[in-house]
Amino acid sequence: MKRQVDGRKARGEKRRTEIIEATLRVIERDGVAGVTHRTVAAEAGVPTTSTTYHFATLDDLLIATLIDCARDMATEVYWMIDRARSHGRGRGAEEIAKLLAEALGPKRGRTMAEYELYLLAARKPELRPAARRWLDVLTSMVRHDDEVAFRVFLAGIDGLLIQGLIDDEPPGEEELRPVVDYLLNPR
Amino acid sequence: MKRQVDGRKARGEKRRTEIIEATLRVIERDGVAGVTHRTVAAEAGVPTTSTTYHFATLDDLLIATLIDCARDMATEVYWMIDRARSHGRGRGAEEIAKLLAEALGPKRGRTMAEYELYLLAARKPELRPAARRWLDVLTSMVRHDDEVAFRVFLAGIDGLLIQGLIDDEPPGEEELRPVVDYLLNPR
DNA sequence: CCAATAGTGGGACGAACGTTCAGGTATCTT
DNA sequence: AAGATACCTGAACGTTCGTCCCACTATTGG
Repeated sequence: MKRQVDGRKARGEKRRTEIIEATLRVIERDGVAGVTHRTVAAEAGVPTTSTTYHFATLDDLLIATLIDCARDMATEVYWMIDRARSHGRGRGAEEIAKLLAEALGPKRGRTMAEYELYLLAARKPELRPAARRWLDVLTSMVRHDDEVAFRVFLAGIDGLLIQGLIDDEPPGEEELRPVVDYLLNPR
Repeated sequence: MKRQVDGRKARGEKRRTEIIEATLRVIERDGVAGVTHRTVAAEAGVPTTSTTYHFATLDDLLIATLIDCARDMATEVYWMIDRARSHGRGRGAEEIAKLLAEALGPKRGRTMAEYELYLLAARKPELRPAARRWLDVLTSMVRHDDEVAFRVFLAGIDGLLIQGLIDDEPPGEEELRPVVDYLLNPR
């Protein structure tokens, strides 16, 4: 990928990111199954061949989207944990419960998209490094004596999100809070 | 579905279950994305039109597969918990860690299939009752004073499985044991 | 025994798919 | 200015998809 000296994006870069963002929107709306060169191109408002030019195959497009998505996820979870730590014990659970309720409510499509990409990475080895990166970022920021507890915490968050996705009406903040509280400070 | 008085399966029942089992095998091998009338029919060794006869649409086929799969999952997790309880504290974690290692090792394809169907249920409301049923079975067998702890336990199991699916070499029993132990008996 | 019905199977249709190709346009290098 | 390179796009190829149609066979109910 060629870049200009002044740091501005190279010519094709802009449209490339447009296509990636359009892909994520398609996945949020119709799932990974709905991703085709044509649907993505239509969503991005570009001709069909433009997606095949920038991404030789559909897998390349999904890999790029996963990488883009994983970066956002990592920073989001990072700040979630940071906020939860800066607050007191009870307040921390409150913060996290609020974010989970958002992920299952207004941002439900996005949450589904993330887990679909995650599961796609389980099946396609070439996607795994990108999927694993955000987990690595998180585990790298934990003190070593907390390692087991932190792994349980992350696993619990994943489980709560996935289970919440199949509820007809997603669990609210108040319903999530005691569970998150237990997850942070088990008795 | 018509049945004979003596309880034996009706005529078309046998081929119907064959198709469902073939569908699950296809999902284990190629994912939900690989499920088409033709691939399922080929896997089952029946003509293509046979799948469209017994299942009007592909969604119907996936629903039937999910229901079939959910029943197996529920009984499996039920016995897992039962065994973990009958053993002592430490031995219980050992039992569960062993089952998780199996689910991520030899039965990895099956585990992926289950979570793909689970995520499909998140997107298609008509699949949700089937996906929720096995969760309901499990939550119904827990004492009420344990409710929060049990929800955290189930969420933790889900999270551990999903995170284990994107590892190049799945975590072994000994690696899982301390985490499961913490999940069962947090400190 | 004989209609009625459920199950079976081959073939084909239109639609959507991934991908290719040739030709066009903008930008960069020298 | 001019050649090289990157970028863009309309049209089309062959394939696979879901689904439909019709003829055929086995089973069932009366």
